Amino acid sequence: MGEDKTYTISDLAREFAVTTRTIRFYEEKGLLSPSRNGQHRIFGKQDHARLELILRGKRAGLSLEESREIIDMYDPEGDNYKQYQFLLTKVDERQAQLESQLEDIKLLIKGLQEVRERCTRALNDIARPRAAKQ
Amino acid sequence: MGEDKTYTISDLAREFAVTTRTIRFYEEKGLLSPSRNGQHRIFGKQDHARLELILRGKRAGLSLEESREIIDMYDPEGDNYKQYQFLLTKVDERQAQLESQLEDIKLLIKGLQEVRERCTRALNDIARPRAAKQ
DNA sequence: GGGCAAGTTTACGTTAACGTCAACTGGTCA
DNA sequence: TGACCAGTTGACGTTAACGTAAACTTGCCC
Repeated sequence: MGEDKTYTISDLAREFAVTTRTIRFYEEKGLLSPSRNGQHRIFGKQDHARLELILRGKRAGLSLEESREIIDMYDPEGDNYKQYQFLLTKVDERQAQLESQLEDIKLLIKGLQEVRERCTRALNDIARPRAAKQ
Repeated sequence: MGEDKTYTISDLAREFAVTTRTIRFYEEKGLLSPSRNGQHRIFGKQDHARLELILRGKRAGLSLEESREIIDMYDPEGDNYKQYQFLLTKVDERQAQLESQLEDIKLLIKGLQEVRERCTRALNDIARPRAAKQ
């Protein structure tokens, strides 16, 4: 039951397709905090989860700082009323921002779909011109 | 009818809340191409539209290069069959990427909603503790 | 025990996307 | 005419997010 799965740095690098340099960099920035066996890093389940979130944030276009802010919401430090109250407003802010970003992406997709339509129409016109030469 | 609206650099800067430096930088990178009156820049409707797309792309987390690629799809240069064929596959690629990005954002939002629930539950527990001291 | 792979630290390099001067050029308005 | 804009070019500075290279340690295999 105490079999907490661990990972080496190259385990994680392979699984998430990043370089070991990247992982060390994330640690340097305080985004990951592996324990040590001698001088070798040992990553646990939490680091695994955090890395996943970081990369998801990256794909979503967030900076590391923004990702960190979100990730830190997952394991809050204090446990008093004000803390949670504050965290709630933070969550709301982030969520609002993400949703507006989501709208922007939807608009971009919509725009591309119009381009696509104009494009296929143009292809049709080439295939069978609307106004034949008579 | 020929009243093509134009903008000065600070018109655009104001409207889109960016600095003039940013706009010049975008021109330098070939994303905008204003005409000139002497040495002063004159921006037209197309530049206006392009700037809007650039900033939308930015908010969506795209790099300038990625935005440029998308924007360039709006006014294709060639007009032959292969061009459109190629453009169509490009559009598809971009769209797929944007949609996966959209999924990542949805996941982030979902995650935050869980945090929110844990958070409000914790707040409730503080207000009226589940296990009273007996 | 010699070499090899995997890991470590330190340090400098790089790219994107601007910010921040500095020095100059026209207009215009009192 | 002189002062004050808005605008221009040019150059260097800055931050984020790693890449890359060098020099070293450690465990393991033959």
